[in-house]
Amino acid sequence: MNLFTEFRALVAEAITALEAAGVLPQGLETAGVTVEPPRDPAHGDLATNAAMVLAKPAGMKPRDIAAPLAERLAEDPRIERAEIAGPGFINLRLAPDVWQGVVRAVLARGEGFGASRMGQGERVNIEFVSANPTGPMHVGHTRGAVFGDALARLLEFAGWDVTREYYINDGGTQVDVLARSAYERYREAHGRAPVIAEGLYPGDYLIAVGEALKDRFGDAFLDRPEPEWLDTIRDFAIEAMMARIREDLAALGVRMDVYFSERSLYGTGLIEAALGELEEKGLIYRGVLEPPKGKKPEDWEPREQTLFRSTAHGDDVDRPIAKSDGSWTYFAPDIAYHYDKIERGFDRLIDILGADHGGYVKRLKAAVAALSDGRVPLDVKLMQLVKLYKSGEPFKMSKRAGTFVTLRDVVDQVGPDVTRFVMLTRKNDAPLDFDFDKVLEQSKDNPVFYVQYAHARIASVLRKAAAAGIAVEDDALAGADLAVLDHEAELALARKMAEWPRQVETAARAGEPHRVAFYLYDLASDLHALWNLGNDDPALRFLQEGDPATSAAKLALARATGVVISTGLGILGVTPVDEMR
RNA sequence: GGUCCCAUAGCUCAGCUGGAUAGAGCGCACGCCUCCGAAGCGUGAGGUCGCAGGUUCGAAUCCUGCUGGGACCA
Repeated sequence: MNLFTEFRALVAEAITALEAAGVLPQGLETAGVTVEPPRDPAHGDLATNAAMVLAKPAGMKPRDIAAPLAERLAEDPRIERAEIAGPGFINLRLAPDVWQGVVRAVLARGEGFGASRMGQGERVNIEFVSANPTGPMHVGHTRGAVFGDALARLLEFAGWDVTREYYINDGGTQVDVLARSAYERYREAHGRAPVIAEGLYPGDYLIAVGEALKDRFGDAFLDRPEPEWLDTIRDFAIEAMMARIREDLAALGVRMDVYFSERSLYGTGLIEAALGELEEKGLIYRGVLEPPKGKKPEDWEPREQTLFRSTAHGDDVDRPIAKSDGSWTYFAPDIAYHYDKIERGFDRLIDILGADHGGYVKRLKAAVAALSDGRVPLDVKLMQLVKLYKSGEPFKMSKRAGTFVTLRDVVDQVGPDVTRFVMLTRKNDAPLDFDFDKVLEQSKDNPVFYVQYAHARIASVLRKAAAAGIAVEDDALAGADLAVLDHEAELALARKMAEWPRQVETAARAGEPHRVAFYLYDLASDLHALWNLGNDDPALRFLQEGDPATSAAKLALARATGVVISTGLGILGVTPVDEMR
């Protein structure tokens, strides 16, 4: 149930009727017609721009269209008033029972209220996190993980069939470095002094891996040349890192459907198949690239390479897929991986990458467009940095020295719910400040707290009602006579809830879960406002002593608000609380 | 040199893919608890939406060009 789409349909019907009646010319394009909540509540509950949009194609003045349209709309019993305003808006004032109906609908549908079929069951693959298996996840990964998971939940709620996927970069040279680093820790476990040479990973987290290697292999690899142990230790270390990454994700409440290994692309013909596909389309050739402008010419030597004609699909220059010595560039397995996703039948792909990979977007899109003949859209969401603070002071991190704040550090300190909510209070392409102290602050400038507090207040009043003998089950409350809910603050709360289905669709369309977080803040604000009005006016309290019927109606409103908050928090992956401690 | 992102109140940020008089929190000035949880609420002050053009009934939002900041470029 989405009021705005319902009334948009009503407006469209009215336009058709006016066309049939000869008031408007036939066959008008109504795609631009919107029905929206006006910014200013004084303009009514709903506003439509229909008259202005139709003015030009109809060859009429907006007001000449608005007048008969408003008259027709006013015939609907749900519409109390239809007024023409400004340059030709039609402002609709709805009858109170429409809003009361929203409350009832929320109670009837529960957390299904607001769910949409917009996605039409389309299969979408969301690839996110994909941290290299060379160490624990740091804060930057945390943001990507939270965002990707929330986007997945959001799209599921909006009717998509979502697969969450993690691409394990286990095919490059970094995992050899990991193996050598782990080997030194293995030697250390045997009482030798580890030699952490320049370029190896110095982090303490490998000490445990060294111990585990000792337990598993004894001294079998001690003082042996690298070729004898490299493969075994690499596999072991990757598995150990991935185990830790899985644990970290679980601690955040993030679940993956598929872990896809880069190495599974090698020696299996997958890369060759993907490139063969491009070759058939005539997009592969041998050639020499122009030197990049602005680079020093001394750094440049012309080399013949195998190139992908990505410029045919919007890229700025063609990209090498094999070097002059015949080995693959790092782009080749990425092409193959996306080819595999297309082959698995997804209708849509989403990649969530760090902002430092921005320069990679065009070639990925070119590859997907070429491989799918433009059928499968690829959206790339770039995640901006997280800046850490502690009481307003910047937190220093250095990956080189191995002193960086891990995902686990964050979750252990502030908990998964706070971590998730805070990370979702900013657009993905805007930098995020994360202050360890501020996110735990219990005040209204901490949105997590503010929203949770609203939910807790609702839970609290429902507990009191139940103790007073009022039936607070959803179906009992839905059966209450809601006509007593006629105060402006009560209707405002119901109106805000009516926006929820629309917010879901807007957020899903934009791929922006942060909109849910902001909506919840607004909804909580309306709840707090009404709650406080009860301080001055006892008639506005949710519990009306000695009047179970009125109490039930007001509690229905409160409970419905709690349901929507809980639903929204669920999309963000945050657990609602029933009491603050 | 090129590509992508960003620029909105003193500060931190929203702004529903083009709507009406641009919003919230913090900070500032007032006011509200013998009363369901005041961890909250209300009122007020505060703006050239970086600059200049363009598109149209209408632009913070779309297009072009600048300025400033960030990321990336075998």
